[in-house]
Amino acid sequence: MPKRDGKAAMYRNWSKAFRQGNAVYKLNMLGTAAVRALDDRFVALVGLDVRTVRVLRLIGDNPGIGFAEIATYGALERSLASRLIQSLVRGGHVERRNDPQDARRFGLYITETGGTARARADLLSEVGLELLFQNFDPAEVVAFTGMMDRLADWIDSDEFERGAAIRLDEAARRAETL
Amino acid sequence: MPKRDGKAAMYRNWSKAFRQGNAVYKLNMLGTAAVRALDDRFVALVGLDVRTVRVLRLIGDNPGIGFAEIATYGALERSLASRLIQSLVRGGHVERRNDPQDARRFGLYITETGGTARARADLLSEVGLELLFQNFDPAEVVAFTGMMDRLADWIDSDEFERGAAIRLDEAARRAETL
DNA sequence: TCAAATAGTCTCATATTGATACTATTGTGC
DNA sequence: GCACAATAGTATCAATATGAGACTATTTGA
Repeated sequence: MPKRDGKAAMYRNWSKAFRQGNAVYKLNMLGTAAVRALDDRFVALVGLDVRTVRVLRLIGDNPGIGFAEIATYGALERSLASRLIQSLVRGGHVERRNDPQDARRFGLYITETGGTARARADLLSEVGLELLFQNFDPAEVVAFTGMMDRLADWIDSDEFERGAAIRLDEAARRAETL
Repeated sequence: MPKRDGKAAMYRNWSKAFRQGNAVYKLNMLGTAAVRALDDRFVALVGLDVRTVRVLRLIGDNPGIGFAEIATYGALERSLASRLIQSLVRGGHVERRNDPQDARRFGLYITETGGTARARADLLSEVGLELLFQNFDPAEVVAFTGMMDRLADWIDSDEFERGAAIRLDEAARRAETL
């Protein structure tokens, strides 16, 4: 029996202060809250937390993917990526085969166990998403996710990085005089 | 001189895989990425990380606020809330006064030092937001944040909690047969 | 008046983290 | 074809972050 208490119950009524926050705060808070609402169930049902499930999906969608790509695409620190992959391998969700072209690297492939876990996770995710957006009409969901995509591309771009370096540092200098 | 390297440079090119993710993943990733882009500068300029700055703002906007409200509105675990408050007090950003009505509680008030830190943080945030949304027109920003507000209200509602309990657990049962 | 609830703190064991050093292999300039 | 840089990936380790829960002090309510 999954324990439906503690955690979830603890984090309530934060939304009263939410509206005062800025957009960065909101994004961050919402991301955290959404994951928090789902993570327990993922662990209970699939035996993996959402972050590990992401890696599993990455492997399922990109058979033969290696360590480095996982770290990059998942925006994971190298040590962390390595650990997550290892836990999937140890759990029998994923299998590694040596790359015949390049002896340094290996390719990752999802196993049957992993496939089942993923299918469960997908089902749970799907219901979670329906629930999350149940008060949005489809067009709104499309608009919302579209904006998130644009934001992601932007934040991950060189131009953003340059802009941050210039404008934030300039702002910092200005702020120092306060 | 703030070190503009390591961290930021490490997390690049994740957006290629971003589009495949679901909305929960996107929210979470975007929240993380946005904070990551700003946190270093906050620490360098203000001496506080973004999370602590949030607590500082909460206190600034609600003079006399106490520990419990901070934990609730900030969606912070009690130990954590306590520690963050203490660090602000120790840093001289915030001052605590006993509540004359209730000897168990204290009220928190921002100090001059805290006010300066906050002003700097606000300036930096403002520039950060401009940068983040520089490719959005104002109406889009309004729409986007409006949707985030709605989502926050929803996730934090009893109805959502009930819905999660029922629908996700039902989905979990269904998924077990996979 | 006594039990329960609330405000807030503190401790402690555990989990997470990232830096770093390391092996093995491949690619490159000369 | 040889040195040297770069890349894939692992392992270690110390530092930090974390949450559970026990604790004190006070207030509320039956």
